[in-house]
Amino acid sequence: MSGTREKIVEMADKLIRVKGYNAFSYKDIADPLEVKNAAIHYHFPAKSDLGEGVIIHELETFAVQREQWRRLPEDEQLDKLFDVFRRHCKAGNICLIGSLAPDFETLPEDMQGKIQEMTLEILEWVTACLEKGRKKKLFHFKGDAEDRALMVMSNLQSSLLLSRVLGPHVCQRITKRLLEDLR
Amino acid sequence: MSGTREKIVEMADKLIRVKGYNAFSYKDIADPLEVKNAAIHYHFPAKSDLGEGVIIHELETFAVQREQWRRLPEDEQLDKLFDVFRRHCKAGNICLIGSLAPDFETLPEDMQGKIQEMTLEILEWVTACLEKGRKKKLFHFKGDAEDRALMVMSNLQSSLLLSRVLGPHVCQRITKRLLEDLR
DNA sequence: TTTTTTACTTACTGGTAAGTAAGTAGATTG
DNA sequence: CAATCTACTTACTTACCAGTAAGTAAAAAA
Repeated sequence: MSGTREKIVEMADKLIRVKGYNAFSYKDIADPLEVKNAAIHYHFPAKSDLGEGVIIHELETFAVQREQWRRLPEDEQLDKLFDVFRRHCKAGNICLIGSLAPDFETLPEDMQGKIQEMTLEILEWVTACLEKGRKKKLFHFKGDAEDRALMVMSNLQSSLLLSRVLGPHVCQRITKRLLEDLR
Repeated sequence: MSGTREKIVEMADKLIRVKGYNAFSYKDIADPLEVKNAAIHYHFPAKSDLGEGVIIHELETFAVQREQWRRLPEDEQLDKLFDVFRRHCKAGNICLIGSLAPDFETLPEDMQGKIQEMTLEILEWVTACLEKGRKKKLFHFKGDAEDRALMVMSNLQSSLLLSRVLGPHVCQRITKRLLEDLR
């Protein structure tokens, strides 16, 4: 254990969020970490292995956060998720799904599967959160909870994409409006 | 006038929507059109010129459509816009902004400017449509019309991104829910 | 009819990308 | 203490990509 592997994943995560999967190269990771590109191939033989590594790391992080928020009321849990996106916006990042979905057709099957896994896991959590919150009268909305969860996810995702083009205030405005609509 | 230029733009548009700007190459256009890559460079010296060409073409198309919808009630105008996205979904495409926004930081300034132009033009139209529709009691929503327009755009954009990962039903569900919420 | 312009092709370059084979220093294990 | 394993480096290959310089056939302009 040397920590290099973790640094590579973190760097790749940042690069996917800033430049996109197809636009970053091993050199973009190797140079700042002061290792050779072969060091990355040692830990991740193919670029798609690195891509999967980033997704797996993201799912682990999300699992830890969910656990930390578990005892909060559902509206606060959702706001915690919104905070994750607000912080990404501040850092100039977009979300992993928002970055990888456009490249989806260019990716190998293994990675496509992992992206689907990640998306479904987040969708299930948001759906459950909205459903429980509605029962407690913390949320008020029409229709199916999963439909509403899809819309929440799509708004969060695109708030980061549009922020990149129009400026960071877009994320603030969308997340604020979104939470007010649900209460 | 030989039509080659238009075919190149159409092909590039499709490729940006399916593979992304950084993932397609001149060969992807040259081979199916049975021309050489230098023919593309003749019409578009740099790749970013081609990117700008695609955006300009999209804005022209949007202007024509707006004109055709002009006399319809605002809720039907908005549904016409939704139809454009539903058709793209069926064709396996994502929207231009959804494809270009993730790559934004890797693009030259000229292209970034054109993407901003396109985004603002669509945002202005949706905002005006919602505002006029609300006055006529065709739409009912809380808050600023521009905020609401941002959310409509973000939902449309991400409905295509999520459709790619989870399947085309996502676009149907989001657009249906979205229009019901506004009425 | 000569000249110029348009719309390309042919043939090439320089740079960068992912990926690999072989070697190595230091830690771990038997 | 010898053998093995871990975590790399060195040095290289193959492939592709955007972009260019020079040439050409046909059409339009003078």
